[in-house]
Amino acid sequence: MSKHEQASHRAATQEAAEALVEARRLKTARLRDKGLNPFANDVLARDGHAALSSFGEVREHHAGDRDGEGRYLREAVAKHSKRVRVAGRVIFLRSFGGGAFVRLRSWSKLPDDAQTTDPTLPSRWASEELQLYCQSKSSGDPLDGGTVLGDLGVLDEVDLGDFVEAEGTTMATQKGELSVTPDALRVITKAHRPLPTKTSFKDVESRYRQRYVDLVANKDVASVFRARTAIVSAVREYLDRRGFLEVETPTMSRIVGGALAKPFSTHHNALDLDLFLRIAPELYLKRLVVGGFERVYELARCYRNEGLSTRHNPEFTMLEYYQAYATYETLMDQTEELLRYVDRRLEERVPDGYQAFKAQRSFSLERFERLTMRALVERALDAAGLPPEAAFGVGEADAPIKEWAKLAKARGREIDWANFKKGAQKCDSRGELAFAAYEYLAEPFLTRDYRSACCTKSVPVFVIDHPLETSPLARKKDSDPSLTDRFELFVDGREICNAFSELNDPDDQAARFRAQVEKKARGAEETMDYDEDYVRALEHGMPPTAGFGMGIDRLTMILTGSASIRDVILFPLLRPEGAASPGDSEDHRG
RNA sequence: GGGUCGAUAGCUCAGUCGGUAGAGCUGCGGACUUUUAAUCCGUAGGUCCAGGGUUCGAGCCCCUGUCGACCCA
Repeated sequence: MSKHEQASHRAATQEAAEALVEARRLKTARLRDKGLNPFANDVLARDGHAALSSFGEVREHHAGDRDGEGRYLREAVAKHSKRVRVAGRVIFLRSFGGGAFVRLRSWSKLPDDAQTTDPTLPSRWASEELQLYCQSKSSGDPLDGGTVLGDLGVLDEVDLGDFVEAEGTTMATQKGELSVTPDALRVITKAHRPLPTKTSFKDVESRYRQRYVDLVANKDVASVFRARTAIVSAVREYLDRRGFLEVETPTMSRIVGGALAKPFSTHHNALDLDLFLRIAPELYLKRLVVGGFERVYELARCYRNEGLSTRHNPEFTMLEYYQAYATYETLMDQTEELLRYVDRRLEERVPDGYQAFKAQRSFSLERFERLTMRALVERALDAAGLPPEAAFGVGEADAPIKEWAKLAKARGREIDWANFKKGAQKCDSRGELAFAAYEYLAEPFLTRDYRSACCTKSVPVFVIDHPLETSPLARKKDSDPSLTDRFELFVDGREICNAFSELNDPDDQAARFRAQVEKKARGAEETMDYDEDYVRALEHGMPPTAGFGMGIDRLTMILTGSASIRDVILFPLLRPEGAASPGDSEDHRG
């Protein structure tokens, strides 16, 4: 479809939607004709009326008026009945005979000034719903600039999605639902576009493009993003309490470093300087350790110029922290503690969503495995019934891969021999080969092979002691200089952490950078640049330090049971709306 | 990059053997004085993703393309 054709198709679709919008605009005009402001902004400013009550407050007031099943007792509510003024978005509207039910949604509870000094509050976030029961026989004083609800006339101009303000008394319906029966009601913001219907809003692309609709229409979506906030906030708490200093380091840099990935480039005009967006904050944070910030962290937005997938978004958030006088083993203990802490806080702060998240999890955080990469490969060979040479000899021209595939029987078909062989042939060191063997023989089977005692859940696995060649910033192992003091943590088969004792020998670091540069010269795409200033920093002396990185997006995916990274990023990168692909312009047609 | 599935009303989806385009919800009009996906009556709403082909006839079959989702790399 050409841009032209797409545009005209969009126009036709919009025209159809426009009819619904037009009907709502007419209501806005009618409200104005009656002297009412459909976009009122004096909700809090008016004198002579009760302060706006949050739904949580209303509910709290009647906390004792419920029966054993949580229904509100009519008599009890009537006895404690309270005059309230509430506001919220109309998410449900039903009129019948001389009455109408209007369900409002609003923020559950906001702390008052006294509570804002209490560091433990607010302990949770949620929106709540509260029902209005409007009756034509009600009467009362009009809201300033509002309308007496005598004949329910104003409800004619109310649509799903509007924001309204109502004043009235609390009551319970026959079915035991706490409600407010208003004597006055007014529209404070008219919505010109309709919300999706109750059959919901499922089209994935539309959901990502119009997240503002998604969040209103799909309740569990909102709870995933509250979970994300709870997770980030718990990570901060954990580190802050241990004396870590949160910092911000540059996202634009002349040098690509700290990880192996393709960067975005940009340009600074005044200095006429080509810059890269950071792929990791690592090298700046370690400079700070040199400078004496012995416990330091950053929740760093990083940018990698690679493809989109359910596990990759070009911008994503990474936690990195560095701790002096610690080793990667200290960090393994801390990682277990951190994950359990975050999970506990998640349960406390998003209690409703948490039950659903937990039900979806196929892993448990009760026990963590720790295994060297070598042991994992040995065990994998053993489990598949393969000889040891299968791990290292796969790249040889005469490798008997067909025989091995036959030997591996049960899992043989799942081992990706073709790519394993291709990968092995690209390796130019034994260390890289060892990593390839791990990647193809062991990693795909982590969730299957390492399970909790009850066998229904997988356990997180720390993979430790990576080969030197695949870890250019990690410290060599004292007992075996071909390996490094490093671990990666896999939860539910997905890598979420990467950590190591840091290389602080400046000459060793310079040599590793040179090896990366040579590799790039040989045509490798994902390498690090030589960072002279970083080497100079190390020459000033960095204390023995352990460093830790964790993908916040992936952590959120794992803890909330989300299948795609786009479900945990509010506004994921998408192809521009209605854009043709690069190869498809009018120029190529006719 | 490879594979699988999909695109039909504002939303969610049916569409039989190739024979005049369907439902529910939403919208609009009406009935109903405590509803919980209310119910009932009426009414409006479509460039069936685009282009080409086969055919007397294509939403349906074939080809090409676009976009999306999922799986694999």
